[in-house]
Amino acid sequence: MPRHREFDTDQALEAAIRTFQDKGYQGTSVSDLLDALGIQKGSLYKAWGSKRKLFLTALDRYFRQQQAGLKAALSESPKAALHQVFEYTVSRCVLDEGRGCLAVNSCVELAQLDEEIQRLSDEHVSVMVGAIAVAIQRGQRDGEFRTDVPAEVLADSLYTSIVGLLARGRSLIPQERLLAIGRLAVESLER
Amino acid sequence: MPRHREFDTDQALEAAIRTFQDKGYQGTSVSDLLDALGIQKGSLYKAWGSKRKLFLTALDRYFRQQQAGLKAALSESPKAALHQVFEYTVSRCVLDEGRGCLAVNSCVELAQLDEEIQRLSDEHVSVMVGAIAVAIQRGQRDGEFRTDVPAEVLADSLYTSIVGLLARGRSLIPQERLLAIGRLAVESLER
DNA sequence: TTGATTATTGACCGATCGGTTCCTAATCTA
DNA sequence: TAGATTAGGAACCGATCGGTCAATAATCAA
Repeated sequence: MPRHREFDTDQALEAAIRTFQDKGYQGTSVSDLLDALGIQKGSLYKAWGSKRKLFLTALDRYFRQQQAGLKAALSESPKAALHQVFEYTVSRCVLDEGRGCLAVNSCVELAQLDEEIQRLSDEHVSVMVGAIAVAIQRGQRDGEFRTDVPAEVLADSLYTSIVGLLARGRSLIPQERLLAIGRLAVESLER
Repeated sequence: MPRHREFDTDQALEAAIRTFQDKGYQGTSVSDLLDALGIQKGSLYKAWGSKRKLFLTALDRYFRQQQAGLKAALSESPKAALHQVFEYTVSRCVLDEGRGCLAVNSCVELAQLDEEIQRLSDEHVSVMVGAIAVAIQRGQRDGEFRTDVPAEVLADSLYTSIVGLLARGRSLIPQERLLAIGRLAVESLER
C-alpha cells in the first residue's frame, strides 16, 4: 500500500561508508550525510532513525564486506593468499588516498566512547584473525610456515601489522614502503 | 607588572593530553577541557587562544615525550632495547586501559581533516622510525640482526607493528597476546 | 600607594549540532 | 476511485558547539 523509496539503500550505505571513513563518525555531520547520500533529512530519519543507527548499519555492512573479501583471498594457497591480503591492504591504502579502513578508524575513534561499537569491533577482529589463523594452519601442515608458534599467535601478529598499515595509511606513505612492510610480515611466517 | 597565572601550565597540558587521548579531538568539548584542567573558559582562551591551539601544544609535548622515551630506551644494547620498546608499548596499552597513543589516535582521526596535523604527525613518525633504524643498524653491525634488508625498512616494519598494537589497544586485548606479538616482531629482526 | 598590566570570571554570542514534526506526494489495496 | 499507508521536503526545536567580552582581581614597577 505504501509509496516506494526513491533512493537505493545499498548505494546510500556505500556513500555513508565512504563519508564516515573520510571524516570519522564525529567529524561527519548529518548535513554531510545528506549531501553524500543525496537525500533529505526526513528520508534519512525515516530509513535509519538516527545518525548512530545509520553508522551502525554502514559499519556492519563494511565488516561483512571485509570478512568476505578476506575469505575469498584466503582460498588460494596459504603463502600466496597472505601476500595477496597484504597487497590488497596496501592498494587500499594507496588507492583510497588516506581514507584508511572504516573498521580501524572506528575502533580508534570510538571504542572508548561506545561500548556497542567496541563489542562489534572486537567480534569483527575475532573473525578476521580467525580466518587468517585457519590459512596459517594450512600453511603449517603443508610445511610452508613455521610451527614453533601457534597459528593463532602468528595470525594475531599479522593482523596487527595490517592494522598498523591501515592506521599509518591515514597519512600518505609511498607504496613501495608499504609493500616492503607487507612482504616482511608474511616472510616472518616462513621456515 | 602583571598578575600571575594561577594554574600550572605543564600540569594543565598533561590533563589536556589525557583528555584528548581518551575522547579524541572532536570528541573533546571545550567544556570537557575546562573540567579536566580545572580552569575557566577565559583562562583557557587567554593561555592558548583556541581549542585547536591547545591541542597542537599538547600534541607537540606528547611527541617530544615519546621521542625522548624512545631514545632513552634505545640506549641499551639493540636487541634488549627493542624488546623494551615493545614491552613499554604493551604496558602503555594495558595500563592506560584503552587510552591508546595520542599520536596514533590523532593521526587516524585527523590526518585527513587537517594538513598541519598530518605534517606534524609525519615528522614525528620520521623521528621515531629514524631512531629505531639507528638502533637496528647497530644491531646489524654487531651481527645480532639480519642484514639482507635495509635497517630503514626493518624499522618501518617494526614501527608499523607498534602502531598496530597501539591502535588495537583502543579495545582491550589480553596482555599476553600483546606481548607475544611484540616478541615476534623483534624476533623477526634476528638472524 | 598609585597606575599599568595581566589573569580570572561569568554572562553572552551566533552557528551548528542531532533530531522532530507536519504537510504534501506517491503508491498500493480493496 | 477511495482510503490507507508510507516517502519526501522543509520549517522548526532545544541543546550544545567554539569563541568573545566587559568587569573584577591580583601583581608588579615606580
